[in-house]
Amino acid sequence: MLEYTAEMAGPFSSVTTTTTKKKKNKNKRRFSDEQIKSLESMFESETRLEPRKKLQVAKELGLQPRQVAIWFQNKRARWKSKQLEQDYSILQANYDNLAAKYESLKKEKQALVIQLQKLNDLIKKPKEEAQCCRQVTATNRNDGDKGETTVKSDSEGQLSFSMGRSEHAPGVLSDDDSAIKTDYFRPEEDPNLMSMVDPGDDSLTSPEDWRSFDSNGLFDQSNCGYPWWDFWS
DNA sequence: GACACACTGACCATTACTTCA
DNA sequence: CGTGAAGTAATGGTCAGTGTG
Repeated sequence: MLEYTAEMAGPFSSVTTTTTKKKKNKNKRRFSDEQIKSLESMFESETRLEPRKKLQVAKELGLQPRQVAIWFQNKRARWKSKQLEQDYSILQANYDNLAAKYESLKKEKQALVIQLQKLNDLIKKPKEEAQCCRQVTATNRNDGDKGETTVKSDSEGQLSFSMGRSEHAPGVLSDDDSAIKTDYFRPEEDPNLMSMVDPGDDSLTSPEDWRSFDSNGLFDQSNCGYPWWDFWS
């Protein structure tokens, strides 16, 4: 590296030569390590120099005050872009974190929907059995009406449900009864129930889950001034 | 006090040059 | 040795703040 001497840092007329309309600084030299070190340490304490201090620094380092001012200008610009890069990587990390969380919740939701569907299928079974075995169940019409839901296992190990309901006539499951039952457990036809598993709905997870998610204040609206979701719009 | 003008300093985008792989 | 990329000193344009007539 070329050493930058005090002579090199002389007046601008000696550093630049006006050949064309646009000035070309033919003898541009980098500042010495010593000068850079000194300027860096000053920049750490204050990113802006007062005019008086600038003159003093220029004198100490053998530079033109204009050169010191320009160095601070460029330094501020470099510092700003570096800061921007850092902010970007923080945002990127937070986004990746959020995306992973979203994927995991999506899977969890899918599993729950499948589970719900299976339960729904199980609920439908007793209805079919009730239709083909009406006569048999008629003999037991007074059994099991305790206002409770019971689960029974048949000889083949299949589960079957029955719901005792005190507000209805006791006894066998009528067509109406079973219709009511399946209505209770038919999420695809129940907007309220379906809203719980709607892909666009986050209500499946507790708000605490989201609150506990540490975004390092990324989406703190008091900082941004606009909702975080606008970030992607 | 209101206005126009000149001066100054800061910021920004860009250029010109140096250094290095 | 030539070359492209990265780093950086410097330039030029613009704008805001301030002083002055």
